[in-house]
Amino acid sequence: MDDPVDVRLAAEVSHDPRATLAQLSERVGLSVSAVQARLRKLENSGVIVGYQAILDPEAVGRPLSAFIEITPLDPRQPDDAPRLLEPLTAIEACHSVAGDAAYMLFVRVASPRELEALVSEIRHRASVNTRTTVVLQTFYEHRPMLSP
Amino acid sequence: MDDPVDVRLAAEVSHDPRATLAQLSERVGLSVSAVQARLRKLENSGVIVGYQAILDPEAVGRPLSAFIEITPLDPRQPDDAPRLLEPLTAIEACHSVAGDAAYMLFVRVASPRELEALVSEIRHRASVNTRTTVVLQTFYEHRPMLSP
DNA sequence: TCTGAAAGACACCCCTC
DNA sequence: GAGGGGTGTCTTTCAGA
Repeated sequence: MDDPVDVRLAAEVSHDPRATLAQLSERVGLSVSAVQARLRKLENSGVIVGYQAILDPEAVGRPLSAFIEITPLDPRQPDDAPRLLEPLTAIEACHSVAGDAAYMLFVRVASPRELEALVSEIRHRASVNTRTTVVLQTFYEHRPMLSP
Repeated sequence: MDDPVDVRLAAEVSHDPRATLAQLSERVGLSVSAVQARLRKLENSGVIVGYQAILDPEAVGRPLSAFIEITPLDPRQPDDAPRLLEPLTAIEACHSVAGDAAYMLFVRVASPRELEALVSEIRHRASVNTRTTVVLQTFYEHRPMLSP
C-alpha cells in the first residue's frame, strides 16, 4: 500500500467502518466512485482483512480475560498447538513468541471456574504446560493501527 | 443481554457488521423492523461497543508485534501508567494484570529498532521496568466473542 | 484512474394491526 | 413483533474524459 490516499482511506475506514462512501469521499477528497473503487481494491488485496463489531465482554457473558503462555511438555515432539487449540472458541488470539514460552494466548471466559476448565483443556489437548496471567482491568484495547 | 435472539443477532453482526438489515433479518428469523429495533438497542445499551475494520499489519507497515509487561520502579508511587502511555499509538491494548507485572501491553511497530525506541519511551514516560516478549508468528487473532 | 449521472436497493421513521 | 408506505440516502454501474 504505497499511495497516501489509500493510507488515509484505510485509516478512516479503520476508525469508522460503517461510514458511507459519501462520507469517506468527503474525508479523503475524492469522488464517491473513486472511493468505492479504492476500497474494493483494499479489500481484495488483503489490506483490509475484514470488519468486526466490537462487543462488550461483560454484556456477552465473558467478563474474565487472561493471557496464557504455553510450553510443550516435550520439546522434541512436532508441535501442533495452534491447530489443536483452534476449536476452543474462548481463545481470541494465538501467537508464537520468543522467550520462555512457545505460544501466547489471549482468552475470554465467563468465570474463574471456566478459566480453570479451559486451562485444563488446553493442557491435555496440546500436551503443554501453561502459565496464566489474569487480566484485572482493561484500560483500552482494539485501538486502530492507523491514526488519521 | 438475556434474549437468545439478541445473542444470535450480536453474533451475526459481530461476524459481518456490514450485512444489511434484510440479510440479518433472514439469519435471525425476524422481520426487518424488529431487527432494526433490536440492533439499535444493542448499540445504545453498549452491548455493541463499536465497529472496526481489521487491517493487515504488514500492509500498513507494522509487521512486528510484541507483548510488554511493565512494572513500576517505585511501587509506593501512585500509578498512572495507562493514562501516561495512552498517547503512544503503537500500543494497541493495555490491561492491568495479576502476576509479576502490573500491566500488560500489546504493541505493533515497524521494526526492531522502533520496538527499542518504544520500550525506551514507555520506560521513562511511566517510570517502569519492562519485559518484552516478541511475537514470532500470529496464528489467529480478533476471533469473535460469539460463535453463531 | 477519476468524475458524473441514472437506476435500483436500502435505511429510517411513522403508522396500523 | 409483523407489515407497509414514503422519503431521503446510499450503492452500483456505466458512460466519458
